[in-house]
Amino acid sequence: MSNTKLVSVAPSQVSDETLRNFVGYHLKRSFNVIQADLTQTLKPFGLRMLTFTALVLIVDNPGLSQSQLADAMDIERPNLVIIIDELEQRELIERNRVQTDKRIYALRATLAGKRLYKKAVAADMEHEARLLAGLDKETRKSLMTTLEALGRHLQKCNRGIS
Amino acid sequence: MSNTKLVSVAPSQVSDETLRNFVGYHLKRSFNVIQADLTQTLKPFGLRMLTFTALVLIVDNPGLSQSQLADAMDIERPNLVIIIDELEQRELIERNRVQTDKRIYALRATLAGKRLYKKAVAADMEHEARLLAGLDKETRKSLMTTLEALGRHLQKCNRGIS
DNA sequence: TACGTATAGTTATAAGACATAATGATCAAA
DNA sequence: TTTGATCATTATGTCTTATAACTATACGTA
Repeated sequence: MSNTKLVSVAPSQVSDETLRNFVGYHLKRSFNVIQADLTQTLKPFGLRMLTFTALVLIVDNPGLSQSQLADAMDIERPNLVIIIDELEQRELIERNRVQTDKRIYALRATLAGKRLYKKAVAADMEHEARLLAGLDKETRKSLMTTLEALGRHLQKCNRGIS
Repeated sequence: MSNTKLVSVAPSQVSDETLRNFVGYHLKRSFNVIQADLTQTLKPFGLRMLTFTALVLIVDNPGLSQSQLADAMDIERPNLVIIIDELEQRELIERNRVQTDKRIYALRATLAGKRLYKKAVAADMEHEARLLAGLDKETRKSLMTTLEALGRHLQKCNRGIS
C-alpha cells in the first residue's frame, strides 16, 4: 500500500486536463462566455438570444411558417409559440393567415421589426468583434473556417440519425 | 411602392446567412449536436453531462472542495449541491470533513467512482471520435487548436470583467 | 361524399440548468 | 471577543427544452 495517502490536501489549482481533450468541453466553455456577453448586448433592445434569433430568421425569410422556423432554430414547435407571442406583442412581427392553407401562419417582420433587426445585428457584430479583438487575424479566420466545417459535418450526421 | 409584395410565399428553404456570420451561432449549433449525442452516450452509465464533468474533476483533483469544483465548472455553489448529492448517493464519491477547516468538504472518488470514470471517459472519447470521423485530419487538428486558443482568450477576457 | 390520417399551431405540464437571497457553522482578523 | 468573511446548504424563481394531448385544417382514398 505504498500509494495510500490518508489525507490528500486540496489542490491549489484545479486541473481540467482530461476534459480538455474533448471538443464538446471547449465548445461549451467558449459558448458560455459569448452567451453571457451577448445577453448583456441584447438587453437594451429587449431581446433574448432566442427572440433575437427568431427575429433575424423572420426578417431574412419573410413568409416562413412557425414549423419552418422551429426546424431552423432546432427547437420544438411548442417552445416557439411563446417566442413568437413575445415578438408579436411588441409588434415586431405579424402572424398572417395563408389563404391556400389556413393551418399556417406566415411570419413577417413589421417596419419596427426590421429596424430593430438592423440595430441588434450591428450590436451583435460589435460584441463579437470586441470579444475576439485579442485573437490574431490568422486564428480568427481559422476559427470561422473550422467551425463552419464542423457545423456542416455535424448537421449532416444529425440528419442521418433522425 | 414598387417593392410592395402583398403575399410573399413561404421560402422553400430557410436561410441563416446572417446568423452564420456569428461565432456564437456556430458554437451553439455544433454544441447542441454533440450534447445530444453525449447525453445518449452517458445514459448507460447513469450520468448526465454535469455529473460526468463533476466526477472527472473530482477523480483528477482528489481532495478539492465544493467551492473549487463549482468555480471550475462555472456554476454557482447551490447548484453543485444536488450534483454532489447524486454522486454521493451512488457511492461514486465521498464528502470528507477537513480537520484543519471544518467548513470544507474534501471530495474524493471511491473505487467505484474511479472505475466508472474510466469507462465513461473512454465512452466519451469514442463518441467524439465517431462524431468527428467524417472530418479530415487537418480540420480536426485545426479545430482543437483554434478552440483551445479561443477558450484561453475568452477565459482571460472573462477574468478581466469579473 | 365521407372517413381516416397527417399537419400547423396551441395548451398544459414536467424536467433540467441556471441565478439569487438567506441561514447556520466555522474561521480569521481586528 | 466581536466582526466580517467563507463553506455548504435550503428555498425559491426563471429560462430553456421536451412530451402529450387538443383543435382546426388539409388531403388521399374508399
